Amino acid sequence: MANIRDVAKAAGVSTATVARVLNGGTPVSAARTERVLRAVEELDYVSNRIAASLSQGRTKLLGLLVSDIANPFTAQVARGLEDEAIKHGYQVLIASSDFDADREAKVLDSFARRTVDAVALLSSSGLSEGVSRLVRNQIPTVFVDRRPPVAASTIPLVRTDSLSAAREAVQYLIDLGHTDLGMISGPSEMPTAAQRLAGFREACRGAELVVRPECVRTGFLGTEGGYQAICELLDLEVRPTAVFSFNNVLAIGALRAVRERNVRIPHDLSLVTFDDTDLFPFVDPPITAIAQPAYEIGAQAATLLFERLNGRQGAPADVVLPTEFRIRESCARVGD
Amino acid sequence: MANIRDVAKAAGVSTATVARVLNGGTPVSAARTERVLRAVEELDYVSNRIAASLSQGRTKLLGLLVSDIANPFTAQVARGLEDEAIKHGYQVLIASSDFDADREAKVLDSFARRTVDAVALLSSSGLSEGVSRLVRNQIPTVFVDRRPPVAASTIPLVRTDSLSAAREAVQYLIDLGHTDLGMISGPSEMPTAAQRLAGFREACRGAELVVRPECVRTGFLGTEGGYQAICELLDLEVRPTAVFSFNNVLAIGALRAVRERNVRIPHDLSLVTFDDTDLFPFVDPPITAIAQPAYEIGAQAATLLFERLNGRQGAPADVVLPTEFRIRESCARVGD
DNA sequence: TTGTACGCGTTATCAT
DNA sequence: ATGATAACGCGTACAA
Repeated sequence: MANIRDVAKAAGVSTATVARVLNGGTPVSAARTERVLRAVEELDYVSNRIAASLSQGRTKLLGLLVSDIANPFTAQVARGLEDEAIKHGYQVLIASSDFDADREAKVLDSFARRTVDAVALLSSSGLSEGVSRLVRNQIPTVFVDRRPPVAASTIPLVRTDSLSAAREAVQYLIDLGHTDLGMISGPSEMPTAAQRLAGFREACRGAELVVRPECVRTGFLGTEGGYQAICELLDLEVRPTAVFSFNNVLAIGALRAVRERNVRIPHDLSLVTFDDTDLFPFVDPPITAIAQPAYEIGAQAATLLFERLNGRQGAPADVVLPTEFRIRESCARVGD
Repeated sequence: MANIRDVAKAAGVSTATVARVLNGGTPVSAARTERVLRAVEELDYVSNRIAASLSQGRTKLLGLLVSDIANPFTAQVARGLEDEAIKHGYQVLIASSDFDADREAKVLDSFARRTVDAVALLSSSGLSEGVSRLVRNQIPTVFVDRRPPVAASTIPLVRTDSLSAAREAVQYLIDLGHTDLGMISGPSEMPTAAQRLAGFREACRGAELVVRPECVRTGFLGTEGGYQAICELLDLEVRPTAVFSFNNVLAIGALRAVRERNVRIPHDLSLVTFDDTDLFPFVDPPITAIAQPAYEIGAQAATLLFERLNGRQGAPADVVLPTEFRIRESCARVGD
């Protein structure tokens, strides 16, 4: 592998001149430019980005930590982030933790070691130690979707309004005449889980409905969690007539159980879920869902990071994007 | 940001000793170890991975180029690759090209600049220039799912047998009595598209069925492509009675058109597609699909790369993984 | 066991 | 416009 000195030697110029030709900016005489380019061609030279990074103190990489890249919401966020990054000449280093705290810690550790210029965090657990190191190391950071429980609030957050979106969805169920509601919630440490549950409760309280404690089940993340949670609901002596699911993954697990037990949606059970999917319109029946602008969320997160990278301090205010409630056919009016 | 020299000074030792304490391997006296660790703690020191990479000549990063991370197949491949990478102490740098040749070229360029130690390629277009540079730069590389048209065959490929899987699926349609078949194919430059089309034709030829030229439509990638392709099929004077789709994304587009036009599956039209999805079992009707072991494919790709990185040369033989044909309810026997 | 000093490949500064 | 050279921060021979 040829390096810049080999090129300089072959072209009979200094390394500085080679760099100038390659990186533009400062002018170089046509003759030398010519010779340098020829040497580059002959030696098949490409500059070493690691060396450049060390020299410049930046890697032109954005770090994105996610818990599960296979989640459609996450994937869209990643795309939004990446598209925005590209515009700024950056690439995205995606790492998924698979909900494993150890893995998360390791990733954050590596991020803190200057392997990326800025970081977007879309992950589940505590993170506190790793995040505070990012802060101490002055690495611009942004939370996506949710702020981990104990995390510094000096870090901005790009999200939707989980609470009111949940409330709206549950209100819809109430308007349909449902009085006995259930929820498949997420881990209580997850802020979005807490918020969606709060929205659920608020709507019920507003309608003076009592939520039976046994009707709120916490599912582990992953389709398995949804499966199990709804099974518990279906096993109740008195089943709720409508269920609100924390997210699309849990909803998919719920669908599996519902299918297995021949429960008919929406006749026997109404279902609403957070997070829409390409295929929800085609499910039997089409699933009513709260859609988040995932791509936009990712793009906004990137925008925030680049503002920080470009020195514009700006108040680290949270960005809240609107959700869209997509009514389809998974909910029935009571009595129908 | 403290560096190794600051730590050395604070601990009253040499930088070499600090490195030895931190990286293990060579023994250091207990007393000095103690002092170093204390200094690290106090200064909040973390080593700079960029500098380490430059010094060691490796980044501990695996590069993965994909055309669309939001494709479920792709996401699973990424997970398999990443899980395997983690085991070897590596992280994965995922870049998506969004089917844009320019973006692909740029990513490969950056990979060739030693930003990663090895590369897995799961992307669409030519790639030829960028790939040959990887080869010239001796960066271990592996193709996933498909080998680009003009690419060097010294690079191993991890894939499934598209041709026979397609043949099997189409044979299933034929066994159901269908004699007029259509296909929503992918871009002809895509090897997998060519292979799946070939499998389609082989099965038809074997049953002495003629495939009407107008029954093979090439869809642009993305749901839009599937939508348009099937519309063309549905607009035919004589519609085929069964359709084979190149992949799940195109199939989703097809579902949209089918729904809009009130075409009933499987009564009016039978549908089979390559690539399964979490939700296909719950679609109305459940979609019959060819499942690829995406996670395994990713893991195998990583394994191949690590073998190369660890010097084991090994014949660069292709790895072919088995598919699974999942029969559900989107295909009807002719006459039913 | 420990320290010194050099190399990694680039960029940037400072003369010229 | 051009060249010499000092960083950048770490790992690691080599010497002690």
